[in-house]
Amino acid sequence: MSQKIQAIRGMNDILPEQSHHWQRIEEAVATLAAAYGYCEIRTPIVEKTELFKRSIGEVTDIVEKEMYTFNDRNGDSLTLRPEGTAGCVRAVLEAGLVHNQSQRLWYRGPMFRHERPQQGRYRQFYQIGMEAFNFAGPDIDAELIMLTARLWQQLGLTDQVTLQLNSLGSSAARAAYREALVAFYNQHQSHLDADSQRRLGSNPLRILDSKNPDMVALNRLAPAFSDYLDVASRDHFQQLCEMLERVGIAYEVNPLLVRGLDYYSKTVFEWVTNALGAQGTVCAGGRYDGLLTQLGGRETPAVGFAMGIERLVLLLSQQPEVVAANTPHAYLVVMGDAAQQQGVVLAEQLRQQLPQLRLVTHCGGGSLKSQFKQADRSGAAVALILAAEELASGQVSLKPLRGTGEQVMLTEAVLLAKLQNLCEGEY
RNA sequence: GUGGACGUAGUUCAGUUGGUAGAGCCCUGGAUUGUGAUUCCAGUUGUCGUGGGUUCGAGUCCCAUCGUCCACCCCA
Repeated sequence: MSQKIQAIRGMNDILPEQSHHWQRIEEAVATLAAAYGYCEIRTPIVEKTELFKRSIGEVTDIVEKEMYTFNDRNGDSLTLRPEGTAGCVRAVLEAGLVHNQSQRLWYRGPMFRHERPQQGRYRQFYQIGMEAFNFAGPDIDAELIMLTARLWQQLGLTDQVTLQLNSLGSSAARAAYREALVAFYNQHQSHLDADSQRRLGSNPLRILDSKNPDMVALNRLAPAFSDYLDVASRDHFQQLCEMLERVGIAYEVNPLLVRGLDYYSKTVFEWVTNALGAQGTVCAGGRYDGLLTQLGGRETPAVGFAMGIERLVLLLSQQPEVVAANTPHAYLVVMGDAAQQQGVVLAEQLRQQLPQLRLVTHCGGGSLKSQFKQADRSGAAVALILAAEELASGQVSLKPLRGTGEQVMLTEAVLLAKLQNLCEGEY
């Protein structure tokens, strides 16, 4: 047992039992992205460490203790990407895609964070994200949220997720507020619990979210963000809310909603669920107008979000199973050497003429009984039979495996028509 | 990084105050020699996570280690 090589902790295989959920999500997103005019971008999994330090923030948990960082052979410090936005922005700047033009982009793929694994949290996990560049107004924020809402609708998850919204103000307003908070908490250092002490250095806004009663009391005395929120941001936020109301998307304003990554400003949002234990956030994002300049670009407004595919898959697998996709339409059973030879030809002809057909051919011989057993187990709707009798008459037998119906021997032309109906779900 | 629970056949699990292992599912074969899913019969499956220790003897007790799960933290 111990001699078997195991997968790395927190890095999971996606087995056939689960993969159809992944495909369903990825297909839905790809279609929706196109429907809203977003193009896919694919960037490397590894980037220079510096990129993440500069974009995510030096003192965030992610950068301080969760990155998979190593030295390349030439001494460069490289890092497995812990999130997708940094690489996307880097690529966009490098290729000049946002020079005097707007872009709507999306990406998907694995991300890596060295955290303790638990439900909905893994060391290699998959995100799908979308980013829009050079749109300054709230309309694009609304568009991204509407797109996600439509995705939940298509996946049947609408009832399980709720939308939380907040505004962090402009970078300047946020910075000013942050400073005021730090100053306030520094004056009350002795009253801070251990968590808050730590947050004071890393993410002071998070202290406001503390569950410790003593901290809650202290927080009541802390400076209020509303005193620092700039007029433009307030306006932006109000317009966003109006648009969402107009299209009937329910939301909840959560003043304590603070995203963990340093680069956010103005709009932030999260889709949360209570069906996943401690990992409630299924999709989250916001505006990061300042990031492109931080990374050496010219000033470029930007918004985006990312969703965790594993968490969506968890939600999907809690639902009653719909029809399992990818089950074969037909399973070809062959008896005898001649039939085996002919079966290969028949199967290829059918696939040639019916590209939609999912046909499994039996391989490996065995008794007819065992072949039928496997045909049944495959989930196929019908079995096709090729044996001595069929070969002699130049026909193929078709036996329904689900519901009622008699076995019949058919010419290839009739068989083709029947299988076509099967593909179209009209059998 | 911190805390708790748990690691027994492919899988889900049982294994009583310590006496070298079982069940369901799955799988394979059979019930008049070309027919599945139901029924019946038969059969295979394991260095009991790993390494030490206590003991005449450990799946069962102790220690260590690795791993899984859950929560804290953090986040998608």
